[in-house]
Amino acid sequence: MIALRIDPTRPEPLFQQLVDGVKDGVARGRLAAGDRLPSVRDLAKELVINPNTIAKAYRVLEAEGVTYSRRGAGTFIARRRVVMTSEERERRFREALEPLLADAANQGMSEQELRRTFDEALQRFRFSHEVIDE
Amino acid sequence: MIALRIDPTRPEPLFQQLVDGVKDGVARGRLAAGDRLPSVRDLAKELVINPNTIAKAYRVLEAEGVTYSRRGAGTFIARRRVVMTSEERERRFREALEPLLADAANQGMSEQELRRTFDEALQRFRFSHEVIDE
Amino acid sequence: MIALRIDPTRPEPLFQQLVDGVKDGVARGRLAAGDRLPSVRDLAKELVINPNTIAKAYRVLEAEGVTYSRRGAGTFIARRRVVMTSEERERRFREALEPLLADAANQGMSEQELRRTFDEALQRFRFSHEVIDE
Amino acid sequence: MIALRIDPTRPEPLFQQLVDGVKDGVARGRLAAGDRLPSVRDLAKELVINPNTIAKAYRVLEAEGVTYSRRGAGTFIARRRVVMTSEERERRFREALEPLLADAANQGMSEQELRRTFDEALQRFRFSHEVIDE
DNA sequence: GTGGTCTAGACCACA
DNA sequence: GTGGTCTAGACCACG
Repeated sequence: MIALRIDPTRPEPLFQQLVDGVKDGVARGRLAAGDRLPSVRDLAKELVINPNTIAKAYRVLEAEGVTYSRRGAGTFIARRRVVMTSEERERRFREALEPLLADAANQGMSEQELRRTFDEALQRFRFSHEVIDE
Repeated sequence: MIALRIDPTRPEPLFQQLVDGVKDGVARGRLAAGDRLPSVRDLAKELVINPNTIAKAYRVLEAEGVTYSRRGAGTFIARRRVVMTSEERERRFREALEPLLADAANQGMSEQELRRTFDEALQRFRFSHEVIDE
Repeated sequence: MIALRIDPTRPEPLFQQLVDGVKDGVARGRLAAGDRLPSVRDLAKELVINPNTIAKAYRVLEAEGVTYSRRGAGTFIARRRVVMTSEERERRFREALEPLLADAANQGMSEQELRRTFDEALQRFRFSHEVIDE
Repeated sequence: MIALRIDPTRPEPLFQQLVDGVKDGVARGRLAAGDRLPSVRDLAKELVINPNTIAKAYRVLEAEGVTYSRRGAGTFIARRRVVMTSEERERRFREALEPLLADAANQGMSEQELRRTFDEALQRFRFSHEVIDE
């Protein structure tokens, strides 16, 4: 079971932090296809937040295809499905990345500093090595 | 003069789009220290939005040190000043980057694909090469 | 709960008086990390000013890292975080201090008088004694 | 003759920077009673700013008793006149100082750091050593 | 009910 | 004419 954490002092909405946490768990290999997420009620009790917030996070995850739910059984991690073309996902990544780079540049970060930070972050995720066809 | 654009159909608030646009212009070298931004009223007229929205964007930019503004004179691009510690700015960059990487990994992007996209994006910005002296 | 007061006859903008009041409360220890500020609407009603003015003060406080706010929850005092270099914060303090000293000197204050007043004021605030770890 | 400098990138209004500059000159001993300030026109030309801005600064200085002007002759530094009681000037200094200390404390400055910066700044001004009676 | 965004419009300070 | 402050009020996102 994955330890989902939330930090109420961060600007991101709580439900978003949960969504990101699950995606992060999948991307780092801590969560695999078929793994069951805690029930809405249990997680709400554990994190001491409103169950509606958990429910919303699970709804978003399911809408994005990260999880699927079976009535009465719970919410599970879905098998990774590649739905975007490589152009599309590169474009999305680049568009999300650019404001970050602009900020970094304006705060005086050097190219070297950025590359190093990027490389370090990269090492902690699990990327596909070949085309996924399933 | 830079062409600031907004897209009211995007989820980002209008003022945020303006903030990002200016930061991007600075980070890419299209805007340099001392350059004058359009007046609040002119830009409001041009973009057909409320002047307060422009004013808010300019206020945020000033608070972040990207611009400075003077009553009676206008709003100008500030000289780049380093105010954050390198640890702080690296932390911020890393924390903003991680969800992007998680998403990318979940979409099946390979490490190589990510590196290439990152490198390409990097080339379009201007980073500091040495200590910035004011 | 802290008693935030404003004086519309003073030259400082209302939102600035609120910002200063909260910072003062934190620096004196009357407000601690996690404490909740009054809601925008409640405080607006109490002080009989426009809610937007309160919202602006809260926004400034958040931008400076003094508070954090979450929709649906409220505005809270943040844990103190060091983001500026010591050079930067010393420079800011010195630049703000100098005009005060010039005025004091021109009013005929003695060095002794200034030192005593400074020392007395200093005692009422809470300063960091060691590295702040988050 | 004193070198009055202005920095348009600073948030303080230009006329205020001029006022502060003259007060600073007096407090540091670079300007003495009877010294003549540049004419409005000359200074405006030298600093490349609007003569009205200079005129306003001189008006404020005269209103505060720092300078006096003689028709056709120019503006001169006045002899220092103590008009406030020691309680009054201490109160003013303290009230102006407190927000600075609050900010410093919130940015994690230590008491030692503050004292040192204060002491350093103090050394550059000329304070009265005895009661001024003239 | 909480804060956030945006519009509309008045008035002030600065250059 | 420039930006800054404040009011008034609508609508949205979050919990």
